[in-house]
Amino acid sequence: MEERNTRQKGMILDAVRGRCDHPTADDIYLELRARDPRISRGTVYRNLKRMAQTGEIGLVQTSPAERFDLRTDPHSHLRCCLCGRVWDAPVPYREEDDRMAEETTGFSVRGHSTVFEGVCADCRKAQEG
Amino acid sequence: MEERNTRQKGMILDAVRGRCDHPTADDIYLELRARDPRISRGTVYRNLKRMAQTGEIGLVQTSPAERFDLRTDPHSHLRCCLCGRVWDAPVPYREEDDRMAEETTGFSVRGHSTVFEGVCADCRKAQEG
DNA sequence: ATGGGTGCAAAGTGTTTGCAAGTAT
DNA sequence: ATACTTGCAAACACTTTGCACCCAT
Repeated sequence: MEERNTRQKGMILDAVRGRCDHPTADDIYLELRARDPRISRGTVYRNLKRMAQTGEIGLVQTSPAERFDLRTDPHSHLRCCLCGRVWDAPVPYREEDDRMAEETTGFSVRGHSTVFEGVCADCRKAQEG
Repeated sequence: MEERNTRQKGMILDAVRGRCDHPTADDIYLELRARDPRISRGTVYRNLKRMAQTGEIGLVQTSPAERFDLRTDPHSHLRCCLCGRVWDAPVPYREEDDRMAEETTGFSVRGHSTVFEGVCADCRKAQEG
């Protein structure tokens, strides 16, 4: 009936809040397993999913694996096609677009996600010079 | 050395161009299999991926399965969280945001994808009334 | 003590791939 | 004839889930 505070939940939330590189669930799992070899992948996935649903942490829909975010306010992201890393994008999030999207569609819009795709500085350097 | 025109490629491209509901790879596979029981899933996935890479068709990054698009110009999408269906969004695509995203990041940005999330008219009706 | 949470392993999804046979050029 | 493409099935990557035991309340 009530949500319980387990050691694992605390570790998982701390891990997400401790990094600003938009880690995948497996990134978090591997980090925690190094400290506590008993923690299970299922627990990490389960809790990250719930925390994202309740809004305790942010979620970035990326491929091939989704990523988690210490930030919980809506904002855009930048993803490198080559290395797959994700950063925050210095582009404003426009709430008015959500209203525009509702206008002629009959949708009830709860928000949008914008991901810029390109090649990051490191990968450009590595590519040629 | 050269790309060959096979019967399968033609069927796949026609199938994508014949529907405006942003089908998944499996949607296309099932449609084609009904007409030609020998076509293989691998062939459909392989060709859709290549056609999206070359720009012959569009790609919509959605979860859990990516979707394909007869339109090849950049534009936003609207996705229903409940039924998963995808539509075009009546919201302009802003190319100037791509330049803004490059400004302080060192990225070479090739474009962005925006997906609005919400509940479609049908699902809202089904939900309560 | 109760019932939500965990660990484990198996199952699920969506997608990719190795390879022998087929076919467009 | 050549080598790109297909069909098939196995492999993959990411994620979810069933279940017995555990532990926060």
